[in-house]
Amino acid sequence: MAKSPERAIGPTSYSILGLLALRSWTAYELTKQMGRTLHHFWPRAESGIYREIKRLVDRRLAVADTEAVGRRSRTRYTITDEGRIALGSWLATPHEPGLLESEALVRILLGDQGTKDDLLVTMQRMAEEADELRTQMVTLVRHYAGGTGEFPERSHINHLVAKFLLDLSDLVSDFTRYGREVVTAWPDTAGRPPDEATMERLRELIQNRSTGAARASS
Amino acid sequence: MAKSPERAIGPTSYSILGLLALRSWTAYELTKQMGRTLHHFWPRAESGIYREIKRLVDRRLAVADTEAVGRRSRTRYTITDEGRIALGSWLATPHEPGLLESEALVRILLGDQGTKDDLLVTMQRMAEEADELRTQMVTLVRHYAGGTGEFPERSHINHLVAKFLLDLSDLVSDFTRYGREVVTAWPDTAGRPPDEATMERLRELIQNRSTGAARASS
DNA sequence: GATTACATGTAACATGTTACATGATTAC
DNA sequence: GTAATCATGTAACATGTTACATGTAATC
Repeated sequence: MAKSPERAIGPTSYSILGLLALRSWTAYELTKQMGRTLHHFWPRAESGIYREIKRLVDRRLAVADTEAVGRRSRTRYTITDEGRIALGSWLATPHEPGLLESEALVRILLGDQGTKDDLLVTMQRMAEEADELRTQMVTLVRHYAGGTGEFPERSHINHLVAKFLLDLSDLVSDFTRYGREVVTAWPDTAGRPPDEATMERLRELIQNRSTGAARASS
Repeated sequence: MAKSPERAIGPTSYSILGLLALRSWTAYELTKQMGRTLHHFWPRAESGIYREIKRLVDRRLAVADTEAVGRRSRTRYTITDEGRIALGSWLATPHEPGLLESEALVRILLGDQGTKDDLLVTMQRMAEEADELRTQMVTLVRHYAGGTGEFPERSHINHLVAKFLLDLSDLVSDFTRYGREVVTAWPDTAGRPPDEATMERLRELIQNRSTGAARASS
């Protein structure tokens, strides 16, 4: 009785399912929890969560039961065995190609169509976002290191993600520092024959970098 | 006679407009050009480009003219003055918050719901993607450094983007090397009371990192 | 008891992807 | 001359966001 070749569901649905794998949550709790960690690298509007979770129920990957809160109702969701299996199967499939997606980089690439100031502001904001990410991650890691993290049994996993995000925030800080320095020295953003400083910086980039995958680790 | 409060358009549309700011392109050329550079940090399906470009024409940010190729027609698009202005205005607005989006990280975060092997494969694939990105960027930078880049007058901008992507590919290579080492040492991915090795790694993460924004540059 | 913030959604619409369709060109 | 690949899209559907709507709890 499976309802025809079910369409595949995506990372957003599986993220929710992943949270449900830990415990049951009300819809509202789910939106908040998604906002805490996941939104750093998978930001989604809250309203979408409400819809996705109902799709999970349609597919019997989760079940809903209703509690009353005054005159209004609240829905609590719990993962099913089928749900756990589906989650496991998904994790065994390869991820979509592509390391990242970033609007800020798009703006930098289009930088010559805006003012110098626009570019500097973009990088300034990237730097601020990196600082905030670092702060949040340091706080989180402190909790885990002190044994007060929210799901202590997940310390090993969270440590991996935190490591990545901390390294990334450092990368962005360094990049924006470099970028703001470079851009400040430009007369403006406009296209122009490459100057010697730019050529030198281009050469620096490939210094010690081969075309191949091989790379010296520090 | 502007048609009521026009909805804002997004980064995808402005990316196309940004390409049009350089020269005029046929729709097909646009899809290919988007695939070359932009898709590394703003991947979009080709079919969407065909639709977006028509929306740009609707809004008079670009104009289309039709050329014949045998019995079939081809459309060439050119930016309008209005288009250049719109692009400039957009670049003066702040970007959406969020440094990046990454499905691979989602999978790592859900790693304890899959097998050790799934996690290792995810990181393996990340490493491969990083290698490929590095290779492509090195090649591109070599061209620019040698004066044979496609839009040499954009060397200064492209150098910034290339710098970011090269640093990122190094970060991912380092992270996945670290991650695979750590995960290999686990008995399995399952949740469990944090062991001493994990706690030590957590402490390492915040070593020399303050909660605040301040950060020593190397 | 009025105001504000928290909790819980729905409707409308914009954006993105998959699958298909078909003409033109190139390689054999 | 036929198969493969390049070029050029459209249709259908899935996903994502914005704007709204309204009940509940906290606070003053």
